[in-house]
Amino acid sequence: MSVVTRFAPSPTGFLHIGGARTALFNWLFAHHHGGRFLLRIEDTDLARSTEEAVDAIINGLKWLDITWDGDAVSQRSRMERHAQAARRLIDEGNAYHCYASPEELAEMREAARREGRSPVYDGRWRDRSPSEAPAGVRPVVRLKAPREGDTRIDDLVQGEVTVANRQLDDMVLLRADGTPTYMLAVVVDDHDMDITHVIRGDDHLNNAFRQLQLYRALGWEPPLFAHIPLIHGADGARLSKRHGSLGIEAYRDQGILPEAMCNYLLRLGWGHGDDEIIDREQATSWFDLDGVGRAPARFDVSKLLNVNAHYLRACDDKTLADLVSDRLRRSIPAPLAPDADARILKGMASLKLRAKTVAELSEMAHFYALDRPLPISPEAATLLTDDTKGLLRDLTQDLRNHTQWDGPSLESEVREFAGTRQPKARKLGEVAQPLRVALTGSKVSPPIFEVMEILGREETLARLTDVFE
RNA sequence: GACCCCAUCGUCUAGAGGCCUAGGACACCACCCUUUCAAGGUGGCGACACGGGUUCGAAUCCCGUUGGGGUCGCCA
Repeated sequence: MSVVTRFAPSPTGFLHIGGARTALFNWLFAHHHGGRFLLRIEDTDLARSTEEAVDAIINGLKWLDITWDGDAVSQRSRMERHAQAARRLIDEGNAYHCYASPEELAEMREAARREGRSPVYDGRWRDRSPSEAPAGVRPVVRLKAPREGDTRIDDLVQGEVTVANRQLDDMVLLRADGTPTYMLAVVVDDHDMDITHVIRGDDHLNNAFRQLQLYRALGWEPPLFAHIPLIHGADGARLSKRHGSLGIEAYRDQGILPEAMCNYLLRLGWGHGDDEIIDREQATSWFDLDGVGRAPARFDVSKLLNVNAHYLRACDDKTLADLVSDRLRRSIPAPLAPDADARILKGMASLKLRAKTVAELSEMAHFYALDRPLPISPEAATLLTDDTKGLLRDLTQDLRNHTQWDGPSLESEVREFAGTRQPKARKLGEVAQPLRVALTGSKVSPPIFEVMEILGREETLARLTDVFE
């Protein structure tokens, strides 16, 4: 039997970190076993599901390169099939109509709580004759669940978990308006889609028992379950918007690379020895459920950033340069310098060693993209004194006679200038820092002689002249 | 409250009875390198929640305590 997994988000918001990891694990597991990975949108909650959320989820998955086989299935489109399954259960005596009012239900729960019992429905309509039905009340359909014994699941991550059936009540299958509940829909869809492994957050662990009962009532072979721990925020509490747990696209906007995000997510709750940097191919061959931990993991931005820095360094210059040029065009109101793209590309190799995100990279590439006159940051401007401006004037004069314009030759030229052509010998740093300020507008930049080479003779001289004139 | 799950450095984890005076990574600190910032290199700080068992021997097995998390909807 070939493996079939699925990711089944409800489109009530963006694709968040936890969902992305669940999707990744499902994808990896399916591909590891040469199986298929499906996508199903659980949009049965008509009130809360939105088209925007569907798009956000799909775009997020595409960005992460988590591809699904076949078309995404809309759960909503299958409502008739779900209802049909419920009707069959009624016909076979495994489900029944329940006319209990919301008030009755609330009372039941309250009473149970008072008496220290699990707050469950007491099954009062289980065996009553339909003739006793109150007039004018539309019933829900409930599963006639077993009342004795235990229900046990053999979870691939959590191990064997057992719960007493009296803790579980007769769950609602069809609402009073005839629409299917989540419990019914998931079971019917997973069965119809031939899902073999249900890998999902462990907030569903308790649902698994009820779903198992449903599978049995329907006479279907249940899938294998794997409930993975949830991701928590840095404070150990459940991840929420308050923690900056935004949609996955927010991380894209911050300049996280999708490969880095996947690598980070993979290592969150899963380990393979001491390995840290694991690409998709390697992950596919290594991934298995027994490597998944059982304790919730905390989301740690600094590690994400570190992994991202790694992927940034490994990424090819052209790809990054395009990303950066794009960002700069959007963030800088004035047109970029004519040579901006070429300079950014040439400078990328050393720029990318210094950044943790594409956003930072863009920040650092700023000075390559801008046209003259270059703005000088306030703290950098403090290095421009009468003394250093004089120094730069002399250096510029010197450089005008220098024709060979490459990093190494410029470096030896400037070293010589600093050491021997000044009234008193200067340390290289005394010249290099003001030079850096003049050429980049900042006290921090890639190696300054490399910058000179990339900027070119004319631009370098012009930027220098701007400073002391 | 009831039920279920979990528990190794601040964080992610390695560890499946002796290989553990507990390993790696991130973060942090120091030093080296150095024209700045990084990167890189070297070193440092730092954990088996607690208490009982079992065993010649326990981070690893069992029980309890504590702590954390999850679920208890005609939401998904």
